[in-house]
Amino acid sequence: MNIGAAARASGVSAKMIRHYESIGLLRTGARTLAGYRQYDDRDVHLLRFIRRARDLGFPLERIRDLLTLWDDPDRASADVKQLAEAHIADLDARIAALADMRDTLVALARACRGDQRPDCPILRKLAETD
Amino acid sequence: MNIGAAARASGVSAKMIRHYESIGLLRTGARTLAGYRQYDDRDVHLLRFIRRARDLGFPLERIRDLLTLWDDPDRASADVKQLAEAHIADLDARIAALADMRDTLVALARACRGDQRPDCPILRKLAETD
DNA sequence: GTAGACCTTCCCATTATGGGAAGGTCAAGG
DNA sequence: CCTTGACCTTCCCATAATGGGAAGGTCTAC
Repeated sequence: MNIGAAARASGVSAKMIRHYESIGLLRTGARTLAGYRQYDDRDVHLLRFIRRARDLGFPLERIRDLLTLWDDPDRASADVKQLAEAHIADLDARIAALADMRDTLVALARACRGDQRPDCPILRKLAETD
Repeated sequence: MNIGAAARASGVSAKMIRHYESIGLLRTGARTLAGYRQYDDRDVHLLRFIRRARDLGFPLERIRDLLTLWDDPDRASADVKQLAEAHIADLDARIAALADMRDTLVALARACRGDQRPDCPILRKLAETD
């Protein structure tokens, strides 16, 4: 299977497959005589794993850890859970930060008449001298 | 006022002040004979405006628009409100995306025993063949 | 006059992803 | 056999916002 077929099968772009290889997330695999990368079903399986972890927001460095655990038949599920919970905490922090921005902005927008006049609490707040 | 003093007064790092100047968000201002950038209270006011907008998550390109409106005594508050609401929609989308990840991950983590055994629904889900 | 705090510009790194150029390969069809 | 189109290769660049750090000039207080 060439890289394009692996990309279609896994949902990971060819660009990203090469990138993952370059940062050592994927092993440097077989090549044809012409230098074309070759992939098999296990590679596609691995790429799907990475894609799903990305879909859950795991950064590539965490995915590296997840892959190590996935590969290890003697892993403790506690280790996997710990990675997941650390990531949940990270997501929670980011959600909270965005929600704070959102709430502030919603309050300001609600107070803004939104008409033809220039007076606007949003700009007033941003320009506040405090 | 040198850049360091303006940075302290505005809460924007000297690095960022230079950057904002380089992308044209700030005018290229006065310099001393030695080439030191000089700032006054209006500059600090402007920098604070930018910082507050950044604190609300506005990207610099939106802040550029906000500054234009701020500068315009004939602006319509509707234009400001529209920028704010577009940004709220953006924040909402990001929050929703993160919350989806979070919820999925929380459900998986809850189902994981987190003990010494290798079996783990989190990894199983990521590895799913579907 | 020198030390220490500041300033300047320039380059590099981050995170994950894509665009695009220049050039080689391969399969199908005339 | 040769061409065409789809595919592959590597390499460089860009994104958004921020910071680190080097090499070198400036200023102030002692």
